[in-house]
Amino acid sequence: MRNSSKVKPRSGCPVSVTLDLLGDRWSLLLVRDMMVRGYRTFREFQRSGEGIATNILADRLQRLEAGGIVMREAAKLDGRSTHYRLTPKGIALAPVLLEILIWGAHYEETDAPCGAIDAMEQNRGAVIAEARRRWEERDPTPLIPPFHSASKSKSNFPKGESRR
Amino acid sequence: MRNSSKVKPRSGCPVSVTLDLLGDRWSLLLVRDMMVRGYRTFREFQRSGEGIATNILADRLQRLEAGGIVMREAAKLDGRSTHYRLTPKGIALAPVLLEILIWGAHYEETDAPCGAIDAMEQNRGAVIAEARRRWEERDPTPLIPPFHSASKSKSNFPKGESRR
DNA sequence: GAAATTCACTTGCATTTTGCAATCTAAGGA
DNA sequence: TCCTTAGATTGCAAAATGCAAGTGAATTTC
Repeated sequence: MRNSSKVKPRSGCPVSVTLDLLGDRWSLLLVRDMMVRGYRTFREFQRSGEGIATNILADRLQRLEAGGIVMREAAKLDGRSTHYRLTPKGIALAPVLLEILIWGAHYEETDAPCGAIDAMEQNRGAVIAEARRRWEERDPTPLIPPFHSASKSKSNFPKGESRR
Repeated sequence: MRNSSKVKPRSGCPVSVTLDLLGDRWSLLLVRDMMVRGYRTFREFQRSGEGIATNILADRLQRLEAGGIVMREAAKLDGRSTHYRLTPKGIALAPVLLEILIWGAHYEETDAPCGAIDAMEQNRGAVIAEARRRWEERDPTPLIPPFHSASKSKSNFPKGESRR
């Protein structure tokens, strides 16, 4: 294997350990693609709009798999295609991703529509429950469509019920 | 400046934008050090136990400052020393860090005592409020002491009151 | 008040990780 | 059969990282 770094000599702090696994510019983006957009294949990740190189993509998928965050299964309908899917450990990243989303939308310039973000902030529990539901039912409908500068992007989760 | 990378050509997704700023192995660790451990000086970060190189540390502090997450102020008592402090934007990362901490403690092998993590999980709002209080009052007492394999590490936040 | 120490960096250099384009293999389709 | 598609791997240049050493200003020690 050419890439896939070796372990770093760091502390046992959960934050530190987590960053060893996910602390780079791509890994959490792939988790987002799977969790929020319903992407499953190499191709979909590749065309995700962020411009990841194929060697890096292959490496990250491998690392996520090695880290127990992602599992691969052969696609039934097409022998060439592999489906990547979050594991229970992977879907448990939903709260992390949601907080990142909320923070980013608040403090950075993004294409996210404020209304949708506010709604998610008010209904964290519902957003996470809906993400988990889609994962359980293998529902590939995007929870949140990709943000385009011009999109109306209606988000797709039910209202009501507060966090946890 | 030798380091401090240029902007990447990526999407306007809040997650993506956030990862451009914080998506590396060190940045969030420094935020953790400031928020949770009360560290303020270059030396403290350096001896934080994770073994960051001084050039990388200098670069990350600079980037965090450029990103509006950290501010620097001259230490009153010692003209050599600079104090780094989170900005409002920086302290707003508390929920992100907390979710990472909880996730890591659940799914990775860490030195975090399960009891303390469970307590934080049940009292997210209190943990975040306490972190914010310490920040406002410039109270450098660690909210959570560094995890050593052998430590009893009592965490330091009050119980009661649920999230938000 | 001279020398030693501390703090916050910076520099040089080797190693690792990225990014990019091209290529490869196996499966499917025409 | 030949062509296309999915999922990679390879080579190479560029950038980021890790490491040891050095710098200069402010403080402490003698």
